Amino acid sequence: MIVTKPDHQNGRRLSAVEQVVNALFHGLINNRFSPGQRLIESDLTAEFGVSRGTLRDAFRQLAADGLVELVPNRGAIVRRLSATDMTELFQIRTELEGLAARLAASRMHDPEIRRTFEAAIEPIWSDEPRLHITRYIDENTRFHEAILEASGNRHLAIVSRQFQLPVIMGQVGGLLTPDTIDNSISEHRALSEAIIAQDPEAAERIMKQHLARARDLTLTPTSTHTAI
Amino acid sequence: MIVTKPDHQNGRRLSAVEQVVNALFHGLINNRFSPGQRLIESDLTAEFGVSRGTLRDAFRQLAADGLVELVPNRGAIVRRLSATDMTELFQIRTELEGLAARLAASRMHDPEIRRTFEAAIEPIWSDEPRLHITRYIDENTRFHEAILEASGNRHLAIVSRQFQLPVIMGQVGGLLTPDTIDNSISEHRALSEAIIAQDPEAAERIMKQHLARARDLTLTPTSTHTAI
DNA sequence: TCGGACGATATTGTAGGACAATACTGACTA
DNA sequence: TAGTCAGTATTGTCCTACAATATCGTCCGA
Repeated sequence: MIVTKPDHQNGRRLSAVEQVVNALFHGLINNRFSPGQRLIESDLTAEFGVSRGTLRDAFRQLAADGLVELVPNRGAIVRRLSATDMTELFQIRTELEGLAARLAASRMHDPEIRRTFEAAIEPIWSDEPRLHITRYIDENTRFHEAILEASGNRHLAIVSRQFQLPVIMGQVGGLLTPDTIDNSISEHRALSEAIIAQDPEAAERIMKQHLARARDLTLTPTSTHTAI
Repeated sequence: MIVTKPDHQNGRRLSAVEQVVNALFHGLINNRFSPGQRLIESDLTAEFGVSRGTLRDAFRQLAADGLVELVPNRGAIVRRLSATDMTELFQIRTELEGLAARLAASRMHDPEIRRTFEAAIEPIWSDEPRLHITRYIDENTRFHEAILEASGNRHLAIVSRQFQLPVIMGQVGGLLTPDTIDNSISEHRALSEAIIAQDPEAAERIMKQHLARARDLTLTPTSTHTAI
């Protein structure tokens, strides 16, 4: 395939499928493709210089992460999330990440785990204003992933991706203002403190509140949110 | 492809991929393939009479349901679940189905929904002894699916599949005795009553207890359970 | 005997072409 | 205007071929 950047990670060269998944992923996050849009195989095989089989593999992977939808005889379609979908996804995510926060807190007695966790979430303590929204989205994603990691339940981390990614696609479209970011940061800090203080109940409660607020934000009709 | 049985469902003819998925699925459930076993593409394409591309599509679908694992350059491997895996999966499943039970109970005021639910779970009230284990596994699966359905959260029903199927594979290996089946049935009944009585908290609590017991059963070292 | 290097074989990864099945589009007709 | 129908676009499936990688047995030296 046509490799524009030296696409590799920790030694192993990425397979063609993985590279295509990455490229499409970024296209989806950056709104290059818009919700409901069909992803035409012949266009994309030409663009990436891969075979149809490879591309279709990539589609399946993106479908598993909830970013596209595979419709028989119509191919891959960029997922469009209705308000109902959003509500449902947040309901699930709240349970999963609530569990993660609880588990993480209950494992902080292990100094090794605590050190790893503290290192991973360190950026949240910075007082610098978050000027770049995409950068903050990144910080946010890493924070939530750190908790999932600290939960010690590997399957939990994997399945949660399915419920984070589609929402991220929506967030890029706006609705993150300096205000809401500040709010989010202080919630992250409170949550971290509860986890480090080994208080599972508080951690779970704060996480659930945090996600409830995020959900309300996402569903607010005033946002420029275009329902992806 | 070679069609042995008239493989079709509700009018629409099943695609080749779907038929292969079905065939492999039954092979996995019935222990024709054992945990850790590699599924060799050339063997299976010959057996099913489909192309490698079709077979690989089927592998991806099974991987999404958690029945096989895709390892780079080694292909599809029948998933082997360790005790740790089992614990992790049950932890997640407990949260998801706990949520489902709670939501289902809170929607029983709608007569349409309640009628559908009651019809779906009707078999649990039968006093006939459950002689065929596979039949009971089926009844059990339907019961849990009825609750997921009644929850009204479609995504919840979909994601929960990922955490039910691998465990079902394990259950077939034994560990379901008349005793445990009786116990399970009475728990199902209590759970149903809580849901129909529109008591979300009780429903959630009973569901979580029910799954905790199932987990203990699965993890008991005395079982002939071969850790898939 | 043991363990490592090496080559042969098996298997998967990817490309590309072909055709059938299905969906989509626009012109034509009643 | 609405419905029909043919032409086109697109996806579903199969096939073949070769490259990349893993696996396994054999040989050699310590």
